[in-house]
Amino acid sequence: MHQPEHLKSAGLKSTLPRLKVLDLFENSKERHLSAEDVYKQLLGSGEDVGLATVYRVLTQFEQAGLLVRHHFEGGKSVFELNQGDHHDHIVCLQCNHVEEFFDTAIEARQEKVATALGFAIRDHSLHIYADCTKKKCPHKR
Amino acid sequence: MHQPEHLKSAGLKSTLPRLKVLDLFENSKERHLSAEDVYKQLLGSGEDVGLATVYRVLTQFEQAGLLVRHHFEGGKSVFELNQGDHHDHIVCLQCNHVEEFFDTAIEARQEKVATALGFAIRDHSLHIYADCTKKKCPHKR
DNA sequence: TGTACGAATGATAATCGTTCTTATTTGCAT
DNA sequence: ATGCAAATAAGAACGATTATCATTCGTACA
Repeated sequence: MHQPEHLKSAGLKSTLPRLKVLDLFENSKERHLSAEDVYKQLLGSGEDVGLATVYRVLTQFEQAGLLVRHHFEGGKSVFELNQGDHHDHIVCLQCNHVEEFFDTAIEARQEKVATALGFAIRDHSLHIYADCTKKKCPHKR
Repeated sequence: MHQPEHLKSAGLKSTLPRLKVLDLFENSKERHLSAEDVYKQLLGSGEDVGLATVYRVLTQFEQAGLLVRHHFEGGKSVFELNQGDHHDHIVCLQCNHVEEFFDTAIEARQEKVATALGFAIRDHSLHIYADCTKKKCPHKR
């Protein structure tokens, strides 16, 4: 575990709240967490952080490139660890579990389309909302 | 112009506010409008509608299938006329203009990916955020 | 063509996610 | 240790959206 270095190199002091939040993302079961999720989990672990701090830290981590922010439907931001690999998301409509995928063909076509229309892609998001087809949705809510 | 029939068949009384909103979408320059956009334009045209009514009507129209709602970055919902044709969006980072596109290959790959992962697509959204590469961004803000 | 009744409206309060403010505390270089 | 800038917690403030509720409007029917 070398979190303090992560923070250092991002120009951020290694404070308790920041270490806790980073630790949560690295050790939590769910990769994708909202500010509220983070806040509640920290409170549940007996940590005494403020909600405002959670929002501040998440935004700083996003800017530092440690986290990636996603805007799924439902109006709240969701964050995940930035591990360098871009990917898109399938959101299970039954349990809200988020599955990741990456498709070279889709990425390539996006570039092609954008170029053809006279745009240079800066960012993009592909969200698929779907029903799990397995008998019992395996992802517990 | 057969708007009242549209409303009728959707089980909605043809009231003044609803007719005005529908008319706006059918005759406005911009296809993509937020609730605030609609509200301001109606006020500007001398109409006396309440913001709450605008939100209510937009949601009803969405449920009736007359409008489609999009969640672009920025936290506010944007609506457009539902003309049956699904398409994705490129949002110009300079002027916020929204360009539409449709790519069969992308659509097909999405189906393939989802099926492979055990999901049945219910809905999806692909948003590309990009810089306009033309000398002068042609879309006035 | 008037009327009654339920649906729709507008004003405003309430809610939700998020950001701002400010007084206090903390990390860390000296 | 100690001082100071940076970070924090609490709560106010904010923007988008939804809920409440008394009043008004559409429309089926007499």
